[in-house]
Amino acid sequence: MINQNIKIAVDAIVFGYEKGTLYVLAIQQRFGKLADSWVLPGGFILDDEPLINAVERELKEEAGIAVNYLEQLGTFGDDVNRDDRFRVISVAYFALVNPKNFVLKADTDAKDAKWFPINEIPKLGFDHDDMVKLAHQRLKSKLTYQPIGFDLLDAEFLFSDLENLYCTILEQDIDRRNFRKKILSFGIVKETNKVVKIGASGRPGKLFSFDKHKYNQLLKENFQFDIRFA
Amino acid sequence: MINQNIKIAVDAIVFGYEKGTLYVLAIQQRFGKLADSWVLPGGFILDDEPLINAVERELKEEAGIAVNYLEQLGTFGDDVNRDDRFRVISVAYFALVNPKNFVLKADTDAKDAKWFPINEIPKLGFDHDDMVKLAHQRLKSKLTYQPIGFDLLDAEFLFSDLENLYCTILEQDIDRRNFRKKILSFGIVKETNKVVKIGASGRPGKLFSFDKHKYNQLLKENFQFDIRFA
DNA sequence: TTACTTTGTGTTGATTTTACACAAATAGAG
DNA sequence: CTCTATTTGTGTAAAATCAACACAAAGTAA
Repeated sequence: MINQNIKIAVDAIVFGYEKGTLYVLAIQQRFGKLADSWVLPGGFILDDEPLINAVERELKEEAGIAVNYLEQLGTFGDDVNRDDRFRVISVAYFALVNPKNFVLKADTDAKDAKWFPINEIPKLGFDHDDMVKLAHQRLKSKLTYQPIGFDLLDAEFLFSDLENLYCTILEQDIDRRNFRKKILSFGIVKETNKVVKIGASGRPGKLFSFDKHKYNQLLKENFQFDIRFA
Repeated sequence: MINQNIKIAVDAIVFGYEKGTLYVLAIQQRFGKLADSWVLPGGFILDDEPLINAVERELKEEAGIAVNYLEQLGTFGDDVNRDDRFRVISVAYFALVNPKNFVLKADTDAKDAKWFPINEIPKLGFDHDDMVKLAHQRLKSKLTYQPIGFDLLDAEFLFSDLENLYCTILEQDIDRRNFRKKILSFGIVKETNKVVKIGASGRPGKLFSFDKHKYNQLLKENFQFDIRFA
């Protein structure tokens, strides 16, 4: 029978968005060679544990969160020495969450758990910088062809929130009128009849919500979400 | 230290295209419980072997081919019993090759290696049917936003070849004039000055070739390959 | 009441996409 | 040799989409 001496881990790149800033969740290690340094949440999987469960478990354990969106990003196993203790192959996951929904709480294993603005992430251990980079690209491109932005927002949001999210993450200006027109033309964002005022001044705005059911229906009819701007 | 009892394998979904048919490479097993049944090329990785090398090695060993295009597809590790001998997590790769470039030759491990038209693939072992399905989706969508079709064709091809490839794989009709116009507008397909006649009748056509260098240049200038039709 | 901020809305010109047909070059049949 | 069948090569016009752009309405703070 085959003999292998390789361990398998999962890691997660969790994105959060709040008030014009994109954040990534990192964990400060308590033990081991990398004690005190920051890494992505993750860890070894159990023998009888599906990969996806392992990620969800680690996120719960290390930071106390449950994400809105989770998908496999890619598997890092070309650099045989990415972990210098022994060979570890890591399956990286891409996740989205609304930071407001949770208070981060570091587990026993972790010294701390913290949101870092994407441009102020400290040097991470292992090859986790590469993972973040890849995940960031995925986020940017996916935002244009799948309605995943809503997983970063409250269930009900102002149109300006959605617009700012796109501006922030895609790092480009967007024409407010054209953006609203296009999003509404899809018919997957519904206007509630609530009107709220958030900031200190300015005209109150209507709240909107993402109609997931409608979106799923449209998918069956070959609908293609697609939002890009000059 | 962590103890795990999980093995890691790689598998490849290799697509080939010839004369209006899309093919997938499968291997007939010689040994083991699944002897005689068909599976995707692949196998266990070595302790000091990068994942990508493992795939290339297996493709060489089991079928005698080297592919034109290779990328990670995804990792299958949620079904703990996908292999009923013991737990195996498999990293699946997506590959493209021009079948003309190789004569398949089954290795010692394999009883046979064969191209199956995508619609006539026998029931494959393990969860390899799922892998093929996922890879097929990836192929279809990727064809529309990356110029990977060329990796399935000869270096020099008739415009009708390219067009038929798109029709075949995307399973839709394409307007010949609009297709040619759009492809040529990108400037990544160059017309050679060779004129050939392939079939038994009809006007001879010019040969074209994909200008990879030009494509890479354009990528730096934010060029986005994109070809879709009603 | 005035200044400031944010929401909400429509039109026009430019660009892109779609639909569509016939002539040129060749092979094969008669 | 001529007629038919087959494949390549090419342009235009209508329709749809995209891009650019400005001002009124509803609120707060001074």
